[in-house]
Formats: sequence, structure tokens, C-alpha cells
Amino acid sequence: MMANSLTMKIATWNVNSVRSRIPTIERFLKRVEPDVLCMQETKVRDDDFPVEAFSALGYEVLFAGEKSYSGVATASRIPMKLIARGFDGDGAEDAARLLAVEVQRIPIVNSYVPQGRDPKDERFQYKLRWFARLREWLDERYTPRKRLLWVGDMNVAPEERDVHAPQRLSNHPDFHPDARRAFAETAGWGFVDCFRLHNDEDQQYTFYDYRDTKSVEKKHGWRVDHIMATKPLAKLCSAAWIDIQPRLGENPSDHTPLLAEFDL
Amino acid sequence: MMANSLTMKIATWNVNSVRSRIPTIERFLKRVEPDVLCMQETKVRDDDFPVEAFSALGYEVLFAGEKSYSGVATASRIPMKLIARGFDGDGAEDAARLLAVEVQRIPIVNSYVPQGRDPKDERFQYKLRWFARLREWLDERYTPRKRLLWVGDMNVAPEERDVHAPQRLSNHPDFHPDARRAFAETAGWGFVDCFRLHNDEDQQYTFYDYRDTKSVEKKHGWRVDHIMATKPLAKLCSAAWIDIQPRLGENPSDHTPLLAEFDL
DNA sequence: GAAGCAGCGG
DNA sequence: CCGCTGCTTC
Repeated sequence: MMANSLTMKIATWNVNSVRSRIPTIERFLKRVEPDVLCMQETKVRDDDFPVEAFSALGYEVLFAGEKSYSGVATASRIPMKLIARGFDGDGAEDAARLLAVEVQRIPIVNSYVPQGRDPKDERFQYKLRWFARLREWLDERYTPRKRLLWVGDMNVAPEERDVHAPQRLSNHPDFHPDARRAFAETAGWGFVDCFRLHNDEDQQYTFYDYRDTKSVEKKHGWRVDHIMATKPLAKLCSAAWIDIQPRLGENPSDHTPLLAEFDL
Repeated sequence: MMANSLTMKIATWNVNSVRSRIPTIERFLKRVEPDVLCMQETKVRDDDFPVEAFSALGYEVLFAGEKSYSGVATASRIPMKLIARGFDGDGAEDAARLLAVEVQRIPIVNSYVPQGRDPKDERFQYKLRWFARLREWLDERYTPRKRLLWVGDMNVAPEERDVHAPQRLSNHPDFHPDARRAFAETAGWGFVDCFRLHNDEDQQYTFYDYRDTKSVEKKHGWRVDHIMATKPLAKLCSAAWIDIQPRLGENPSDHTPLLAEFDL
């Protein structure tokens, strides 16, 4: 390794309420020591964000939340700069679903893509447009020829091997052809799926529905959380993995952390 | 001690939801090993009562509950017989505030006296009548010349030394002169306050209001939980004390267990 | 199933 | 402050 080389470990995790998950998150940070943790579904107003739990472990944290629903936050133990909350800067509509920061001169876009409810629901159309809107947002600000990360809960399983029952689930908002196409369009801006760079197996899931009893044992999972890197950054990705440990411990989220490491 | 002598340790505790308090109750039972534990504010329908948690520790348990509010239950590690739920037997009105059992041929009346809200409220009159009704209920069935116990959350601090601010609290439903008189009337049927048999100090409290922040440190307490014995039984009372340990542990109730020991 | 909230109650 | 219910969301 060169003297000035630096490894950056980044994690994305839909925590399903940052406040109720604090002990689980603390165990994760202590054990895994990611440089950056991108969280989704924090479900907390910015005024009530538990900053102290993160600073006590040496992390700065930036957030864009609202009451009850959604909410994204990014914690970093290396210096971090705020780029944007929501698509149109501070206080924008839907700010609680997009948070862009810069770490080590790399823009990190943390997103919680709308779930879409049902392909017949108008909120599904909103989901499809959300992906298009993100591609435009990226295009106006960045180029895929430079280092950039897009991570988060995308609410899309890209391929058949990313769900446990591809036939049955083709009408699910997270596996409907239109959703997969919308995700692929934005990924097509210039992203590489870091997990798939290093893992070819099926049944690699980051989400198990709470309501589906024994879904973990039955392997009824979904791979809907992703770490997407532009090509110049993807080249530096040395590893990517799903960390199942928080699921085995106390008070797990329905999502599991996804990690990637980059040799900068 | 005689060969056939038996010590009976009895506890009363407003647990403020038996289900959310199970771990705290388990620690209490293991550490203190009472023979009988009378609980109030169990806040659970009989169908949902967590019987298993008690049987696992060697206790039978009888209960008279309703959804959300009130509810009384008595656990015993020595054989116990059901006498009555509510004033008029099974399925009676207000059954969730009175449970009578018999242990070692001693009737034990476990009661959760209505709080009364405010002396101006009509529910305060109901509280006063409740005490009168209990005295009648006792008179119809028992005699103070025999062994009997009346325990529970009486929602009355009998004397000035039993509250932290007697002047200020004289209009509180738990210290209003009418409430104190109503309690004294029923106690006058033939009861001795077992705690006062063995403790003369003031500031001996069994309740600290959750809403009064730092009430414990400020000693803003109330002695509203009582173990009352008829004279022939009071003679056998060898000790009575408040167990503050559950308050120092995890997930405490706003009430603290009160205990008494009898050498039968 | 497990979060959040409002509204009620002690 | 801390339970409960009943509602909503994912």
C-alpha cells in the first residue's frame, strides 16, 4: 500500500427510526467502524435528532428529516460538508428523501426513494418520476466521469436474483418492471452497483418484511438497498458486503446494513 | 421459633401495567421472594394476563382486569383460593378494582381505590362511596375479630407526615380531608396500619408522580399504598418496610413495593 | 410487525 | 412522564 493511500468504508442502512434504533446503531458503529454511515427512515424532525449518540462515538452527522415519516441522515468520522437537502436546496419539497454531502472531495448522495405503495396507485407514478428527477439533478451538477456515490434505500430490487420469488412479485412496487426500468435509467447515468462488483450469488438480501413471519429463516428477502459508484470510483472499490450482525442482535431494523470499501 | 411456625411475607405494588413491568417484577420476585404479591393497575384483560411469567417462578396468579385501565392481580407461591372479583362476585361492576383471595385461611382483599380526579369532580364522590361500600362488603362477610388483610393502592395518604407538602396538597384527591376521612372510616372497621406499627418516621413514601420531574430527588412523595391487618393478625406482624430497590433498577413503576411479614 | 402520532388517563 | 388504545405507514 502506498504511504498516502486511504481506505474509506461506507455503509447504508434503513434504520426504521433512528431514535428507537440508537443502541443497535451504536453497537454497529463500534464493531464495524465505518467512515461514513448513510441512514434512511430516521423518522425524526431535525430538532429532535439524537446528535449526541453519534458525536460520542466520534461522528459528525447531517440530517434532513420530518415528523413521523421518511428522513435521511449521514454520519461521518472524517470531515463532511453539506451539499444539499432535497432536490432544490435547503427547505425544499421532499427534503426528507435526499441528502447530499461531500467527504474526501467525493459527493455522497443518500436517498430514500418513495416506496410507491401499489403500481395502480398514483404514488407509484411519483416514484418513477423521482428516479427521473434524480438523474436530472445529477446531470445539472455532476459528471459520471468523476467520483461520486449514490447510496440508500432505492425500493427497487434490480434483477430476478434480487428477490425470493420473482414470478409472484412482478406486481410489487419494488419489483414491478416499470420500477426496475426507472431505477436502471438513473443507474444508467453512469453508475456501477458496487455489491454486484464483488458478489454474484443470489439470495443476497438487505430487507426482510416484518409482517412476513419467519421471513429470514424462509429466505423471503429483497435486495433493495444499494451503493452505486461512478466508474472512476467503482474501480477503487475493493469489497462490498451485507452485514447480517445487526439482524441477529437486539431490536433489529427490517433492513440490514450494506457496506463497501474504497481504496482512494 | 416453634416447629410449626410459618412466616408469611406479603407485598403490595401498583405495577402500572403488568405486561410492560414483567422484567422488573421478575427481578423483584427472585430477590425478595414474597409469599404473596398483590398488584394494582395491571391494565390488562384477563385473557391477556401474562400467567406464564409468574408460573415460571413458582407462583399461581388470580386476576380481575379490564382493557387499558385499573386491574388487580394476586400472585401466591402458597395455595390460594379465589373469594371474589369485585364487590358482588364474578363479573360484577368495578370488578377490576377488588380481588379477594384466601391464603393460609386468611382472606386477603386486594384493592385499587378510585383516584377521584378532583374533589370537585363527581368521580371524587364515587371514591368516597367506594370506601363506604368496601366497609359494608367486609361487614357482610367478615369480622374484625378474625384474621384478615386489606392491601393495595388506597389513593389516600392518611396523615400529614405521609405527604411531602401537607399544606399545599389539601385539595388533592389523595389528601383531601374527605378522602382521608373516608379511608379512616373503612380502616375504623378494625384495621391496623402495619407499616406504622414498625415505622414512625416521616418521608416514607410509596409513590412519586412521574409528571413531577426529579420528584424522587426532591422527596416529593406520597404514602398511598397500605397493608392493613385486623388486630389478631396485626399482633403477628413482625416487620413492615418499603422496598426501594425496584425504583433504582430498570423500568420502575411510579409506585414502590410495600411489604409486611407475619409470624403465623 | 414495528415504527410514528394523537388523545386519554394517572 | 409513562402507560394504554386506535390510527397510519411501510
